[in-house]
Amino acid sequence: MTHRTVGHPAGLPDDPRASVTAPTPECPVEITLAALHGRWTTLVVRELLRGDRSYSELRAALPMLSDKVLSDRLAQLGKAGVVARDRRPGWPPRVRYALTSSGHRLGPVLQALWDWGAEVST
Amino acid sequence: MTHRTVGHPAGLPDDPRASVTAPTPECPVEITLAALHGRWTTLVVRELLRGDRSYSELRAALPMLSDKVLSDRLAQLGKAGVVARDRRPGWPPRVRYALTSSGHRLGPVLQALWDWGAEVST
DNA sequence: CTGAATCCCTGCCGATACTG
DNA sequence: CAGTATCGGCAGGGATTCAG
Repeated sequence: MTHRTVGHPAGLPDDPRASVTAPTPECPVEITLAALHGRWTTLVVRELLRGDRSYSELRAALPMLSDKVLSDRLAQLGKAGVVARDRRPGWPPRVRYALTSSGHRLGPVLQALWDWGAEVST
Repeated sequence: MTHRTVGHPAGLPDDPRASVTAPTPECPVEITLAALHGRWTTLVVRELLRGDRSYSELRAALPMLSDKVLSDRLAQLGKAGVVARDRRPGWPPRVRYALTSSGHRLGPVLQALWDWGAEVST
């Protein structure tokens, strides 16, 4: 565990953004939650944590996920800098989705989310 | 950091729930995201990480937060086992909200969310 | 002081159909 | 194969009002 500054009992950052009094897109916590926001998002990330995938492979891995939501999620994760698209030339179209370096750094974040949820559910 | 099993490159848990193919309330990640779900939720938790608060103190600390959403959030966090209500006898009614032990354990979770968002926003 | 009830509006997401 | 277009149902959340 990291060092804890007196006056920040829970290890909250000593950063002006830690004092905002309303939800704002500049808050780092909001940035992360926005990247992970929405149904299916964490499952898509989990799938990509296991390796790069094509669109069809993602659909096959998550059969109940509709085309619309999958492309929504991939666009959202792309804009958030989590996922990169690799379009290869030729026919039929072949596109690979892979996590960026930022995307890989979501691993510990998901781990933290998992750990808390696992402990409270026991 | 915890030990990483081969075949789980990102440190994903070796747990059957890590293989679900659809969003489910039993998934620990979903449990945590459900607890933190919704606008204002993390700000309420942050406020309580600094110490217990009354209803009015929370309203004063988060002036743009409406009564409806505040009581929604306190109920949500109560059901999630994050926040405990302490109602004291007498008049006028005095109620204190405080984090449970589970609630305090959200500190590292918010820290992880903060760290990722802070790094990608640089 | 501490909330709950209501109203309404917006945005999410699921299903279906269609395109390069 | 890899998506986009469109529509409809439903839940989230803001403002206001009322209650214990």
